[in-house]
Amino acid sequence: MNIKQAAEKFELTTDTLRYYERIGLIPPVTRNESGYRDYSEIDLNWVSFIKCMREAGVSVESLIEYVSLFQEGADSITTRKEILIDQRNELVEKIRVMQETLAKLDEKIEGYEENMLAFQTEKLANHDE
Amino acid sequence: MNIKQAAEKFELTTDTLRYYERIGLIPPVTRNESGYRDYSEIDLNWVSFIKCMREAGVSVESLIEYVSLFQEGADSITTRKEILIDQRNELVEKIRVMQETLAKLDEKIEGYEENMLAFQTEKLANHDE
DNA sequence: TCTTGCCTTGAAGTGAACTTCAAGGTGTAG
DNA sequence: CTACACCTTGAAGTTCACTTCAAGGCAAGA
Repeated sequence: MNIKQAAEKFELTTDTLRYYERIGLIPPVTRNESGYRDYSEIDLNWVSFIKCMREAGVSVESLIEYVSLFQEGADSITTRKEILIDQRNELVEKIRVMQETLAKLDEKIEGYEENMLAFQTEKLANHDE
Repeated sequence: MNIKQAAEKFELTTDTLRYYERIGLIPPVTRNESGYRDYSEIDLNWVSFIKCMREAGVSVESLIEYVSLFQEGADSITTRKEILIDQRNELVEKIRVMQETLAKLDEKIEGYEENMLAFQTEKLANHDE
């Protein structure tokens, strides 16, 4: 699969795919005789994994570390697992914060509904807790 | 409350507070005789709200729009409510994506545990789905 | 009065994560 | 054989959200 198809598959641009590879966010991609990228199943799985982690807000930096450890071989298994666990914990925390914000936002929207029904004025709206 | 105390209260820097005000992310803050900022209860509630929304990843841009509509007065109530609802929906979607990623991450960590028990090699790890 | 530690502004600088540009190579259809 | 749509690289540019800098004003203690 060429870079254009890979980009379409993951809704990324070809530039982003090349960028990811250049900075080591994904391991070097398989090439054909002309030096063109030809994404293998494994290459595509890397893209899939990285895209997923990026969408969840995992930093490029820690993903680069993970990928580079992966390329170092089996000795790095423990370290790699630790990185994943750290990222997992950060993710859990982020989800918690967002759920709290969601609750506050819902309250604020509630407040607007009440205000609109009661024809109340601006100042009373709901910005004082 | 001066800017330093306000910054401490919300674990922001004084520079960030000034920046937020300058770009219209919070309405103009109350000043004392010397022109120094003196955060009122209402000013602090704005900071609290904005900090919360920013932590949840709501863009500076849409918050500026919200704040500027607020300053326009009661006519903008409907529009402001719509902005909050849009942001709420985006937040729900972000939480969904993150929960999916969390599940994948947990699977991958599982995979590492199995691998480590079985003394399996790198290649078999778990990067192929 | 001088030092110290606040505060002010406008402007320039930073870091992260892409994105775009320039210059050129490859491959197939007409 | 040439047009066209791909592909390549390295380098420079962009956007977002701050952060730092420069130059100076205000206030209280030694």
